Amino acid sequence: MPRPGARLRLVDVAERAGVSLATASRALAGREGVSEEVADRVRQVSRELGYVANPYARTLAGGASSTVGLIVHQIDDPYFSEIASGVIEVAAEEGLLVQIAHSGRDPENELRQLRHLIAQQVGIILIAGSGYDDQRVEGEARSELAAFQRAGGRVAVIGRHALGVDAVVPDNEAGGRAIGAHLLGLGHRRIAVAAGTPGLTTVADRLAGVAAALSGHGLSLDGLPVVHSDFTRDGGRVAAERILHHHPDSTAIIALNDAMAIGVLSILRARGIPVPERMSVVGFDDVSVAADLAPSLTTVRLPMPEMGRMALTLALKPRSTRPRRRPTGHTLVVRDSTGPAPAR
Amino acid sequence: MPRPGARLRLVDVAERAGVSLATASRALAGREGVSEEVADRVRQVSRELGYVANPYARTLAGGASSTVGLIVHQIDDPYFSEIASGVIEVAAEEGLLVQIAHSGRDPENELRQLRHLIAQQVGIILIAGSGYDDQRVEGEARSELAAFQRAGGRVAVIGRHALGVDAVVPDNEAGGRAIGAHLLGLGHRRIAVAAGTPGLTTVADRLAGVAAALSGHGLSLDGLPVVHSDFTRDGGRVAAERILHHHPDSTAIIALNDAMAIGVLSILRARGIPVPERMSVVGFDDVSVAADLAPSLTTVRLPMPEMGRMALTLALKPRSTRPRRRPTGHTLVVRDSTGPAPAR
DNA sequence: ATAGAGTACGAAAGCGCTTTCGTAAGCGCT
DNA sequence: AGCGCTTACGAAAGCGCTTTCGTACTCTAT
Repeated sequence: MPRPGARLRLVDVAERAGVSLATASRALAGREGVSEEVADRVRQVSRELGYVANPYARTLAGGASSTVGLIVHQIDDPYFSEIASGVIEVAAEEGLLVQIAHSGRDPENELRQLRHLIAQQVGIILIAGSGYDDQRVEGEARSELAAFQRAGGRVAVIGRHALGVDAVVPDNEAGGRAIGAHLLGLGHRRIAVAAGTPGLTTVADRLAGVAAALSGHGLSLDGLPVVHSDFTRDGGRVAAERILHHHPDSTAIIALNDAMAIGVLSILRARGIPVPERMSVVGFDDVSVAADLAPSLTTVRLPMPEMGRMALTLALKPRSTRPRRRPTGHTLVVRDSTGPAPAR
Repeated sequence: MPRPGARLRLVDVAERAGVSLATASRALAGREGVSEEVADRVRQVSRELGYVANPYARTLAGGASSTVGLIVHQIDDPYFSEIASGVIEVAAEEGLLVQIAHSGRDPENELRQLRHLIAQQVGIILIAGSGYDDQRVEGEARSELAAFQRAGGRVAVIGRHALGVDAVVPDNEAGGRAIGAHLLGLGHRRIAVAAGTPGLTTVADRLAGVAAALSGHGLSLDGLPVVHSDFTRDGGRVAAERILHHHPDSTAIIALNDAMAIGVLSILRARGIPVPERMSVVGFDDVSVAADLAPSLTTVRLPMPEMGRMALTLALKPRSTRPRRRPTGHTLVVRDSTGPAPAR
């Protein structure tokens, strides 16, 4: 009989159902070796009593851990919080819990967080955010993840693809191309790029797309200002100031993510430079506030919540032999921050 | 000796240090009954080997669970993601893990998430977001939390104060007063309020502050339009449209949070109504993008990350007998979205 | 020297579950 | 009737830790 004031245990359910502990466990886990009749009875009793398994005991005993570890650069960056939102949604449906860890955009720290999550025995690991150029760190992360998978862990990454695991990746290059084409189509030729943290693969990919679009028009990135700072609003401000100072005749600024674009816009406003009349601005990601900026931001939409959902869904499905890759759609969303290049 | 390819266990550390399992446990937990010398040796070995305790085993054995459950309305709302960011920061310092659950602004669901977290044996529960007027739900949540605390759980809430537990609360009423005073000082008299979800205590408190400020000038909220929708950008849009339709002569709109203010601004922009020349707009919270909107938003700053940090710190400290309450500062940040009331 | 108190440590129980192993019952076959 | 095989279940081990209890040892007071 359930002890008063105590947590409901599996034995309590088993007793009520008139079966042994082992049978009850099997029945609730859906494992075979239990007759349909008995299994139904156990499930019924469990539901009636409102039984919830103790995840600690379950995991300790060797069952799969039901918690998902999600590593993001920084949760208060909308790009990541929107991804997290999708992950949490699926997790709630599946009865999983989501643990969030910050990597703070630092490869070393990301590795540390990863190891910590593994040590903490999470069952599924999701890593969101760009990969790094740093081969050593990526290599260590890769082997750490491989070991984790060998031990039965599930892994998926979001927005990167260099770790030898299942990945949900936007086509950053195609997005970059779309932006380049859009601006070129509007007559822009003196285009500057506010690029994010150097060393991030995302930066390289998006940049490559822009370069590809330019080369179609006989232009090259080499001749254009590409200012690296980092993927934040302040980074955007820094980049914008440098661009305005060294290349005041630019007619368009491509920010490699929306956070930077917001920073760029704020500098332009402060300087009284009208957007898009004198300067066009493009972002990347389409975080939800992008549509509500003034001027509203032209950007490449990535379905962040959907990416989060896909990643967890992917990780949940039995692993195939080779890493799977799920591309995500992307759409150039043209809003008010871009317009025809001003006449000379 | 550590088995190859296996997780490092406490016994491994104990053996290497030449002590028993019990002593090793005590040493690492900082419990007494171990000589300084032995304790140092154990800690030393533990560090060398890179030992991380298995949290499942630890919790199962009766130790305090090292995971923090954080319930937010919606993680992709900047207000909450900024709070979460603060919580995660402290958690990382303390070696705790943070589990995030969505309540989706629904009292019933919040209760469900709460129960789930408790069933999942988290050690600390943090609930962020407004309380609800619904007495039944609040009562159930309160008794659930009380039971959780009796069982040794730690609890703190952020931005609400009706659950009989430690709370980190902004002075919403004073914030409302500051807004009211600011607008009145600018000469506004026909002020409309875009209020959030009815039934949230936050809405009532902020509204009360505004009312208090008005009454000092012989005005009353009764005579003014207060439009309820919900605490989102879309909610702000709906409210703004209704205000413009029914009270086109308003000269200022108070949005009870920044998300709504962003929605309000987007409608005003779409209608070509200049801010602040024809209409002033105020928000509440000062989410980080507020400063970068155009026009930049006048709002009441709440230190969200700090609130998250305080809440976890509070929960971590030994409980006092009575619920503690930590007020958070708030500052009226005057930016470009408010200006003198237009002449009649 | 000896009793009593205190200190430092080890042995072992137990947290709630999963899983392995053992066994009884039921089946078809010779 | 006797054999092996399968199926449905229970007993018990064990996951890695914390904590209780017991014991050897040291110290102080008589």
